[in-house]
Amino acid sequence: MADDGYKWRKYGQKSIKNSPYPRSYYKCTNPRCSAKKQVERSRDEEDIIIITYEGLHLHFAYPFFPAIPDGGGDNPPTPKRPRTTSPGTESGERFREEPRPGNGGDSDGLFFMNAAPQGLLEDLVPFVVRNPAPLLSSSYAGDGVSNNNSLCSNSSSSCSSHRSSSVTSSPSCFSWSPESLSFL
DNA sequence: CGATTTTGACCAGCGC
DNA sequence: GCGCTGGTCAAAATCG
Repeated sequence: MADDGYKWRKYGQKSIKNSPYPRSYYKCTNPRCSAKKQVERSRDEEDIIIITYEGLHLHFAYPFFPAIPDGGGDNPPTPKRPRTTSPGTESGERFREEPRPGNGGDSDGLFFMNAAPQGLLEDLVPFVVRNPAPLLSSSYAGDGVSNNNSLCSNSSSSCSSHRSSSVTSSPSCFSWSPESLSFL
């Protein structure tokens, strides 16, 4: 499973109706952070893992790059980035992860490792959206934001994932494939 | 020994 | 009101 730069603690697992695979529930280990995520395996294609994020991280991602010579040196000391926009602090985005069959492994986290210096999850995801890789698509979902905010609106079209149809039931999805992250 | 995972129980929302 | 389903809690087990 993908490491997105944050530490998660599993707090539950439930078998879901119409799905042969259980859904796992994770909370961010940071006590001041209410971010959650749900991880389930796609019913149609077991290679696809559906990760649903809920809430926003109130802290930076865990530093995969301990020392980033950005010159400014402004990364660690600023604990929280002021969120001037996005009135809904509660948002969720949904993305599907397609582990490379037979490979998976180490490269899963590389993408988020690279994005980790950006810190907050809401900063991280738009980064993905603004730089859509061919097999990359994403969108926000959830209660906090309007459905029209779906960055991957019409998963049938803009979502280039070849399995996009499998999750069209959800108005939003955020899928990425480690293969598409080969630019790292 | 602390952190994390596992797992059954509990609770709330929803449809009938 | 009842049952089903999904989400969360919390104690026990496991791991490093």
